[in-house]
Amino acid sequence: MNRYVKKITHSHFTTGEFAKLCKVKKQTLFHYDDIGIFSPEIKADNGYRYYSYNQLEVFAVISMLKELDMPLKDIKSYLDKRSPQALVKLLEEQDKQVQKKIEELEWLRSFIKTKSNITKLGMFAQTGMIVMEKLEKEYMVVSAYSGSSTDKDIAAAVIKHLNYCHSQDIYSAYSIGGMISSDKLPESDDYAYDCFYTKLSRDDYAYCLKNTPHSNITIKPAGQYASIYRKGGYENVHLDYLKLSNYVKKNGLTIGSYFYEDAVLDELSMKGYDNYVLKLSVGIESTLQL
Amino acid sequence: MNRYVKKITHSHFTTGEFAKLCKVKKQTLFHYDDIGIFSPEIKADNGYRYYSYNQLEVFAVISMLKELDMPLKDIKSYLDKRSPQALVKLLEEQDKQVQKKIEELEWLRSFIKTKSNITKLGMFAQTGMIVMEKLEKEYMVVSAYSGSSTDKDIAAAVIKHLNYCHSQDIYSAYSIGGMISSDKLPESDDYAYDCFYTKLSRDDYAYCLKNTPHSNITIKPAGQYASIYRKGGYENVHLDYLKLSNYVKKNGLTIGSYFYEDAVLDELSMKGYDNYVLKLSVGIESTLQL
DNA sequence: GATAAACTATACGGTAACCATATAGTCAAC
DNA sequence: GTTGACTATATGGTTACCGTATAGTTTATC
Repeated sequence: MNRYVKKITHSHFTTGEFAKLCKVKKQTLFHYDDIGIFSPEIKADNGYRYYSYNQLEVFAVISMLKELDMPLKDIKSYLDKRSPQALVKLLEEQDKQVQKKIEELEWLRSFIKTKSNITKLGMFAQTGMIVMEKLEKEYMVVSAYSGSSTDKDIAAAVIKHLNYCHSQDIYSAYSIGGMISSDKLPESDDYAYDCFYTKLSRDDYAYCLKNTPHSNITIKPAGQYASIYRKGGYENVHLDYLKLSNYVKKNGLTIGSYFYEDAVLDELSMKGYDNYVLKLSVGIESTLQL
Repeated sequence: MNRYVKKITHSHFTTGEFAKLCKVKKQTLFHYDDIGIFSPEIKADNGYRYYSYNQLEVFAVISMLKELDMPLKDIKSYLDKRSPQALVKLLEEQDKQVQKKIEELEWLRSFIKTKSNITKLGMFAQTGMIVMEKLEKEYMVVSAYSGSSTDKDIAAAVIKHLNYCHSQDIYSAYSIGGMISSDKLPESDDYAYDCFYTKLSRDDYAYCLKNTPHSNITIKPAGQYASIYRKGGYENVHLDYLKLSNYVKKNGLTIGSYFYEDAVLDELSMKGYDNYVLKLSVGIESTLQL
């Protein structure tokens, strides 16, 4: 027996060696042996496990399938009735899965990028002062609003809007925003939005064009905007609307059709509504532009 | 209290509603509340949980981070000390992770494709008969072999070769193959390889050029080949080598420098060495080619 | 205003795929 | 023949939940 074992160690791997090659713990191999998914080619009389190099590939494929979230049970059931036909079928299914996963991750990257940009905007913004800026045009999904200014009505409308977005498979990195017609300037905290919107990234927009009714997609026009960033959430927001409006008047400019209200720092980077940073913007129609 | 609750239900989601929106089970929300990672905005006197729409985004990001294999502990520790700076840092880290993951998945797709093609080859191959075929050139990593024909020596060499491949970060979809110089035709099962090789896909090859010493990469030349597929593993392989050699002679063709031996159906689709399907090939130098 | 259907809560046990640790046997080398 | 590096099994713990049981609450209906 001793001689037999000596032979094996030169052509086979012990559990520790095999584990090192596969970059996993010995425990994993014990476990796989226990549940019968992957056992050593040879089990010596003393209980020692010996794996052959042919098994490396099998282990690699188990790892791969595991990586793709296939449960060990399913992997086992494939291996138990393996065949070229079954393998090709399995690979084709997995290929589809991988392709889908890549697409999801690519979407995720664009989400992360957008979110990061918004957050940086809020981080470096000077709050409490008006800035003039040239903004690109933006696409957004909108829901009209005709409710009151009570939290209850607003919440219900926001929920409805978000429900709509979800139903259209829209999960934007932008938080929900509100629009107010510029000819009914809020005189108190008791003001009502005309609609709620969700801004879309380029990718989101391209995706939306296929599914979402065009009537629900609006363009926030490119051009010159007067904006103000404010710390402190939604308390006394109307004062900043006034500030914006007065500034535009004082400088003899024509005000655009809508105020836009966006949260740039919200629950994700700040705890509690009172710490949110909002951005209010309004378009300026200068004589130089159409 | 009754009235208070009535108000809430119009501006907030119950656990069940919120779970449905997030496409998870109620249990998950209970769990998150228990471990303190994500709690409802309001907890009523009767113990009922009420979530606000602002929390939807937070939950979405928790899901996203979870998707990227971040443990709930770490997610909690971010949320506990959240800040715009921390968020941007987190997003940048995750972006790198996602990018890496996409690359890995793209590699996986090419692996799957190659493996699938090899398997189909073995599935549809006519075994036991010689076929003439025109083959593309192929790149491979090779290790010279000077050992005996004993299983022990072969296994040791194969292990060494695979170790080398791993050290170079090469994980090819091709199984290991063996080359035998055509001027020492195997007369019995007791034949010795001249070297072992691992074929590389285009992507693998591109990757290898950066790291692997050129001396270890060889080209299997394009051209005309005589091949034979055989069922039944490695028993009496030499008979098929003879068959190939005789065929070439009989047809007055000049034999190429090497025989190539590949497993096209192995442990992954067949259980046990005896069921493997091997492919033996040898180049034919016709007068038409250089 | 009573009752049933549909919800909510907590609690406890179970699952997958391991990991850590303890204890004991085995092997290889000096 | 003893030391150090391995091997084995066994047991309990971990994470992120899921299932089910039991009990209380709300809502719709008669």
